[in-house]
Amino acid sequence: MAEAVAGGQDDRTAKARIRDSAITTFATHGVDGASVRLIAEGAGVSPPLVIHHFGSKEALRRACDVHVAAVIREQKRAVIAAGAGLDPLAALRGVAGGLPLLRYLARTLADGTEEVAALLDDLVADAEGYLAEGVEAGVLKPSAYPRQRAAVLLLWSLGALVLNEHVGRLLGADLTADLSAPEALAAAGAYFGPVLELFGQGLMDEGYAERLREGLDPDSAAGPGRR
Amino acid sequence: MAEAVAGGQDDRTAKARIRDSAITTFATHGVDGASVRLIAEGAGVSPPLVIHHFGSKEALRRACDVHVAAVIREQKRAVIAAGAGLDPLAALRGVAGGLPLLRYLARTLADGTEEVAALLDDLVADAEGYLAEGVEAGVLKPSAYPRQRAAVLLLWSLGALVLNEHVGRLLGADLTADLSAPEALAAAGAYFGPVLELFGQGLMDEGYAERLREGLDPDSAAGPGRR
DNA sequence: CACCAGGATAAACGGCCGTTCAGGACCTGG
DNA sequence: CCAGGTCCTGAACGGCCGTTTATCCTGGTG
Repeated sequence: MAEAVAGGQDDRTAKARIRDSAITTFATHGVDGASVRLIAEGAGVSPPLVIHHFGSKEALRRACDVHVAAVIREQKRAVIAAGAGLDPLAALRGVAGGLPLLRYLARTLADGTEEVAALLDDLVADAEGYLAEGVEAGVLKPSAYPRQRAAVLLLWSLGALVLNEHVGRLLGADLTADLSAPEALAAAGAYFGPVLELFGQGLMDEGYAERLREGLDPDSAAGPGRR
Repeated sequence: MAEAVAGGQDDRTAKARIRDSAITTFATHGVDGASVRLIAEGAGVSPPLVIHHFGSKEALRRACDVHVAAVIREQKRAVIAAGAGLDPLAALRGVAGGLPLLRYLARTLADGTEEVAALLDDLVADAEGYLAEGVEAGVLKPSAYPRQRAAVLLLWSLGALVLNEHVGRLLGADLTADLSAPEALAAAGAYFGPVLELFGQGLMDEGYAERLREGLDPDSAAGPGRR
């Protein structure tokens, strides 16, 4: 049933055109707002052909999830081979045609389908590996909760992506832009600058953070931000 | 089918019941997925009454935005009077009836209506104030970009809220739970623990972070993760 | 040639949607 | 008693939705 996604050369077939149109249309209008007729128009085909090739709109959406996850995994492998970075989404930026996938991901991450959940689990596992390497190399600090720290960092990264519109309004940065363009990279610095500052020096005095962390114990009922 | 939310007494006016039902229904099914008929059923009224009181579904959604923003602003004032914390959402947790608002916010933050955008701008300004106070008190470290740092911290916080489902799967914590319950607070520690560790000690060696920050300059094209 | 498998389409169907319409119950003041 | 408002409802309308049906076109195979 699954054709070879990795080949990618025959993106001229109607089925691939429909899938790509669906990804961008879902990203633009949301899954509910993107009608089959709109997707078909974007692919230059008739609405019934969409159903003919994918069975239903829901199945088409699942196919998009699978495709996006496959591309991300493939690109991640390529990036790993070239030397990994910290940004788990670097794999998609700058890749030809990767930006619509990034926007699709931003739009559908909150819905939580099975496929993107599995993808996130993978990304967390990868991130934990990167972080361990960084710790071993001495550039990253060790953690008492390595897996949870990897998850938190990934969730922050993806959360900012989901809220990209607000990132743009508040900071002027577009996280779904191609960062190989110098001006886009400079704009993204309004986000990555403070992030790297936080990553470097932290936010709080360590003793203060430690005291807050002890407050998470249930016996002491002083959670963060309570009287 | 009349259903009883917390409280039991439906002495609220029908308009308020419709608005509250809309908030929870929007939060559960999404704005597109929540039909007027479903909202009306949740409020124990007929569908036309929803339109009669609010004019249209879109106007009802705007009324929900306004109401949520008003409640958050009001609760924030109360929390400030009692001594502010760092968590910008602490205002909503533990407040009677605040949890549905939190879930509504998580569901609609990504859509970016005018009202929630204005609310976010307010929250950033407040956060900047809190951070400045913390710096002055010596518990927080100063920043070269105070406003941007406040925005980043708020975006991380809200991003985790939007991805609450993934937070639950990856860490077992529910950020939309009432953290005054000890077990919920303990579970939330799986998120807040690593967060406070990151806030305390940072993530990277400071020199390494500084070098990465310099890499944001356009001339040096070494973004994180290149081919 | 006949044949037919499959890509592609126009037309149409049933269903749910947001909304409108035409009133019914119920109070309040005369 | 009636008049007039307010709150509320059942029925219905038009429209868009995802999907089905029936049909055409095209090219490869015997």
